[in-house]
Amino acid sequence: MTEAPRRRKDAAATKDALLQAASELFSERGFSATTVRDVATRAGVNQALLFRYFGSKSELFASVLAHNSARMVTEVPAEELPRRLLSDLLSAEERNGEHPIVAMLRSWSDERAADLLRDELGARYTARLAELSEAEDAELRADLVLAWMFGIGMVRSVLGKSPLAEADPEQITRYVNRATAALLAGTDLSDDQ
Amino acid sequence: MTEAPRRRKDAAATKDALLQAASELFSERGFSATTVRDVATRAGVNQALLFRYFGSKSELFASVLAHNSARMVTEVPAEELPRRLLSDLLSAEERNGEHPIVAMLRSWSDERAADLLRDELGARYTARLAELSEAEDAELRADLVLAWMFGIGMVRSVLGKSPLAEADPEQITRYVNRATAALLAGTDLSDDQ
DNA sequence: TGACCATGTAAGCAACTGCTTACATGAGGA
DNA sequence: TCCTCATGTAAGCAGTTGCTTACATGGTCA
Repeated sequence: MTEAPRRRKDAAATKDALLQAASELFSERGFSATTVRDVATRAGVNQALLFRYFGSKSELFASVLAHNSARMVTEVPAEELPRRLLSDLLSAEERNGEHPIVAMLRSWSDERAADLLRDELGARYTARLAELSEAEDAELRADLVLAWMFGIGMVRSVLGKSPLAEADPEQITRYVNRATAALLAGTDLSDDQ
Repeated sequence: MTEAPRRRKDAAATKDALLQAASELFSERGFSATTVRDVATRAGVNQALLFRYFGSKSELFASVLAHNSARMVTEVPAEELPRRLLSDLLSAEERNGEHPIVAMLRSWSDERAADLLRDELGARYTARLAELSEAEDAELRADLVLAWMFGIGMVRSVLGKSPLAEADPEQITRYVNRATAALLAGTDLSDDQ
């Protein structure tokens, strides 16, 4: 929001400012509701520079996604990931909703954004979550966990639906952790009901 | 897609055609990516009629939502609802993705659509699901179930992410039903870990 | 110092959007 | 039969969008 007074001509600082502004706005409004004019204005920069440095709105979105989620996935150990994902989602509103996951949640509807999301999720999150299970279908179980996280983020942070939106994060965490632990460690259910 | 040849002047038939076309398009593309021109064209009708009969794009969306999900929620008994929701979501692609739930999934990002969704979900789905639990926080648990359904639909049908997108519906259903049954029937976890 | 070129800017284009308006037409009652 | 008004249409308005272009500016290095 508050833009530091940058040096008058500094490409790197300008790029950073654009990236930061884009990260905030994509989280707040999603991909399609964020305009390049909004991003440039918040960055305190002429919008033509956005195209000079990033080429297009889609490429800007990809840059934001890569930049933000790379940081998270590499710095959090696999066994911490579900808990961390959830706690990030549950506390998103305290940070004005600015978070790569929330940016994702608000951006499915655009097809270009969805393509980027699919790759980003597969490469980073599912792969990491699947490490937690030794089952044959570990990746499917990981996807189910991921889907639940996203659904919760969606209903709580994007929709703001009660009572989930107002519920105690601790309580939600207890319910979800119990279920996901069972799912990831659970026995194979292929043949029983 | 295929528009029946309607009588030349028939307001009711025209309204129905618009509603049907809108239902399909909102499911395929979501609220904001669907244009009133698209809807009118698919219905084989002049777009000015859309405004005559529905007032605005948002009101058209609300009509579609109400029309479709009212049917589903009333015709399915509560104890069947989770299973039915899930099986509908999992088979969505076989019906060209046309389903009120899928329309919802693709439409969060727009704020006007999200407002309608929140009300629709609260009034119909959560209320119904909460009947299944006798716990004090039945509605929270219902929201968590709902969130999972939506997350799964999102990752599978909207994103199309592997392996969840290709997974056997039966298998998914087994995993999810086990977990949701435990969640809804489960003991109160307020004070333990 | 002076000139080059990375950096920044103003203006606008072309396409698209939701929605409105002014007008045509034809079914049904008198 | 003919007139009326519900029903349908063509055209366009005003605003927004992503992106481009032609030009200004000033930091840097010889």
